[in-house]
Amino acid sequence: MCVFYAGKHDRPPIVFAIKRIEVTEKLITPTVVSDSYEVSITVDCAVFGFHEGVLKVLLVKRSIAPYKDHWLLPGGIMEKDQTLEEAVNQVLYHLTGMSDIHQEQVKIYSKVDRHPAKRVVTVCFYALVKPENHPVIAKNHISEVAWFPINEPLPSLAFDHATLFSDAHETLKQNLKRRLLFGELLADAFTLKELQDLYESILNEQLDRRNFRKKMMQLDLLEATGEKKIGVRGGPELYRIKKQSRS
Amino acid sequence: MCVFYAGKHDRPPIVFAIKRIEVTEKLITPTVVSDSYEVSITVDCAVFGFHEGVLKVLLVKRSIAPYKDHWLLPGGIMEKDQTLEEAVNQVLYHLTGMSDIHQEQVKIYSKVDRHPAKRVVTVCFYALVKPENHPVIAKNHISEVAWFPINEPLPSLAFDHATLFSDAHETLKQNLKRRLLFGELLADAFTLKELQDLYESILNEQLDRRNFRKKMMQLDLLEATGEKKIGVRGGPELYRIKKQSRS
DNA sequence: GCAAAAGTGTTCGGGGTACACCCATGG
DNA sequence: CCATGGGTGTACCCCGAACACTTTTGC
Repeated sequence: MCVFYAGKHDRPPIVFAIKRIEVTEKLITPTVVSDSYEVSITVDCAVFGFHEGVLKVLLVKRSIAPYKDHWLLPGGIMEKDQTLEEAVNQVLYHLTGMSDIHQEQVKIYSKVDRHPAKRVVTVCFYALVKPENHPVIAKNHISEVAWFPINEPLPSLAFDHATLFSDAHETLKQNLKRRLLFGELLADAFTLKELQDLYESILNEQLDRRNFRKKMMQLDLLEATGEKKIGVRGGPELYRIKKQSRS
Repeated sequence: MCVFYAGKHDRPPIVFAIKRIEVTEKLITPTVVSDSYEVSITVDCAVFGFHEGVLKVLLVKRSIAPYKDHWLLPGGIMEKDQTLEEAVNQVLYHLTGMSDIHQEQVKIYSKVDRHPAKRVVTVCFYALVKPENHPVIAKNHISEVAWFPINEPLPSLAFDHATLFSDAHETLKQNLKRRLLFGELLADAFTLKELQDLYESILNEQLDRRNFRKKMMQLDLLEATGEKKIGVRGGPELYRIKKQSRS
């Protein structure tokens, strides 16, 4: 039997009946004692970029065992005095030379045998980079860096990174449908066509041009720059994201 | 300058131009070395229960400093050879005596100064328990356990648990709207009214009875048991969740 | 028998989808 | 001048919201 506490919290809760079950020493309370178990935490990041109308993901190739010469998502270890977000920023900075990149948590992976050598818990993020930022190659343990179109088969990825990538892409799709605008993948000024191509790449489906324009306009997050994109037929208007709408 | 890789992956990626930026030793590649930084990971869990038509959350009161006599979400430390989900299961088992409780990841919190004594990274979950399961009190570092209605002000919570709770509730709401059925908070057989009360508690808004019934029926996840709930006027039909629909 | 709750159908509006023509620009 | 792409409006359909009366049962 137990008594439920139904009143306001300024009255003390009603006494709670006790049903006896063995309780181990270390559980229930998040009291942290000095000898508590510790693990390394890594961050892995699916970096999406948009180039030539195609959504791509940035992969790196390992030059050491295990999984030598396998592709995988770039990642790094969370350091002392650093949050996970700061760790991701550091990884992104060293890959792209850019800071202030939009990033989102995807999920955390804690299977005991994820890494063959040592227990590692990994937090997956995704990040969106603008195409004008040029990625650089990293020097240690990485032999290559390349962009891969996501709507074509990717190479097989090391560890469980295929799952991580798939989850990251799914999270990106869901966030896009919940009406987050993703100007972060485009230059500051862009045409509606470019934005639509981006949406189609992320969602991997075709959208109607007029309906897309209508929807974007009634979201009221874009404003015309007054300039037109030159060098392209039809003379499309360039838009930018309204300042107060930036995420 | 960089070359984008546009082809199929059975051809090797095009050579990647290098832009030189200083790269620290430990980043980019998730290679784990033996001296890499390690940290304790805790799981905290917002345990939701549904009782007398009201959605409640299970809180525990700390009996030790810091935050002595403050309420907080139950939690525990992830142990060696244990996943985060197993750690949550262990916490839930010791709180409620039940296993196989539905749980979902909410978010991970890694601010460096979250815990005043020691760096701790925490993963927040939520769990849904059936009302017929009786929670028990835990013995060490906990003086009380009680259910609190979530649509009334909660006591102030220790650490950053107010944020954790708020995020967990928001995630639960979102998951409910994405059409997950939450029979886990109800007995095996329940009336539509009870299910609607549950929805209203979670979403904290009133729903139209007829529209709710219509929506549930066309989701085609429920089946009538053929029995009626006795002791209540109107003689409502009892429903159960179809077997193949269980999450 | 009467109060309380269960059960049932229709209407309306908004948003999403499908669809065709004219206009502007580059080559 | 012509080919390519940009820009616009309308009809239909589905889903969700609003809404009232009859039937069943407990007391």
